[in-house]
Amino acid sequence: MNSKEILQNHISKTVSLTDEEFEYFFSHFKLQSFKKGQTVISAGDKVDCEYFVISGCLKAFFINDEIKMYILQFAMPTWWTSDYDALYNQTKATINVDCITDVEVLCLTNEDREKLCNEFHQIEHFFRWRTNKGYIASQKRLLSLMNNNTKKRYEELLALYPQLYNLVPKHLIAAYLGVSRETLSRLYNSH
Amino acid sequence: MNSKEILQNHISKTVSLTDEEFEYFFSHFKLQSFKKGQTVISAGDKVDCEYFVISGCLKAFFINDEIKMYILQFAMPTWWTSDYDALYNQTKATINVDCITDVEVLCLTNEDREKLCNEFHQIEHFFRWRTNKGYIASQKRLLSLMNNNTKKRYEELLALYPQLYNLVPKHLIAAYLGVSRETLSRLYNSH
DNA sequence: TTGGTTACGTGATGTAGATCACATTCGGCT
DNA sequence: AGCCGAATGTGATCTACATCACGTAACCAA
Repeated sequence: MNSKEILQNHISKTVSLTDEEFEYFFSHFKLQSFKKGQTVISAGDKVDCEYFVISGCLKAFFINDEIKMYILQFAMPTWWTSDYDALYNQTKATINVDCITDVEVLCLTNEDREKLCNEFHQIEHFFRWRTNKGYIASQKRLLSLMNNNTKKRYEELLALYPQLYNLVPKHLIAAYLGVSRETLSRLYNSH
Repeated sequence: MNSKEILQNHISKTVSLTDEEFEYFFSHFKLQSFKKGQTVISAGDKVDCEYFVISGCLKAFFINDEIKMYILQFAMPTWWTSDYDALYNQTKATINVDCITDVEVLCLTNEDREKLCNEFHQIEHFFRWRTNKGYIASQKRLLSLMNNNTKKRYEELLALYPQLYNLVPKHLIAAYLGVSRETLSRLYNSH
């Protein structure tokens, strides 16, 4: 599947667009490739786009005091990622996004998204649902963080995304769970 | 201001509806009153509505093993609350919502929201933006939970919602911060 | 008024996980 | 191949916070 088909397939799960409508929608996206380790968004930058992942894996993360990293999201194919706070409120990025593997993404500017939402009710509907799902997932993670210990959160994460185990280094999984790499290492090596 | 004006004022910050449109929109809401301590949503129940707060304060919370309570949200006037996971996915509630004070809310059923979103592009736009803001706030809270210690989170919470300090008992603030009431007590009584 | 429930303070102790330190292994690069 | 930096494992120690236990004060409802 090429990037257009992947996006079309993704969108069609929520709304139905005619081929012409989708063609028009798709014309606003720009395909971009990044190498492993490359930076997509740096804290402090202006943020213009959101990114729909075609292939590879990215991380969206926050760095505290230049020392500790906390991962907000691993972005896998068909996921969307950006610094949404900065994007919607037109402020400087506070989080970073970079590539864990080689990556292909479709970029959509904030301006184009709003234009498309305005022009097509169905597209606005799609974006409402997408954000809804993100909101619900975020609430669940919040609860899990407060309610579960590290071990349970680790098992939860791997149950949800088994492919992560082989794809991303363990210190990044620790940074997602919000624990030190040492603690995570002890956790799955004990018993 | 009556409930209609409060809602109209709230909506108009994001979209502009004609008076007739708003009238039609408003006709789908039902005003409900609750007494302090009353339950609005119980875990296990079917969830039909979301709630727009007119007056008073509610809490949306999760109870683990019948023992520990974690508060996801304090809902103040002009805030929306529900178990959105259960509401959108038509599953049984996993969180509870009840009243910290006497409360007045406007209820909107899931069905009516979807109908309204479908009928009026502008209303869909409004709900997209509302969820957006919720998503961004939720991400920020996630980061704060991972990155900041209890004291900092406590100060952050009071800076954001000073009215909470006098409105809600401190053990509920502890349940929002994700710490024990003892720890919170020691925290603001030391030095 | 009184008795009971809820909120809150505070000491003593236990523990999950952070931090520091160092060893080992792996993976990419020349 | 051989080197270097990144990723990982593991012990020792430290610390924030939980938990348990108990006491006091505030707020009701009969």
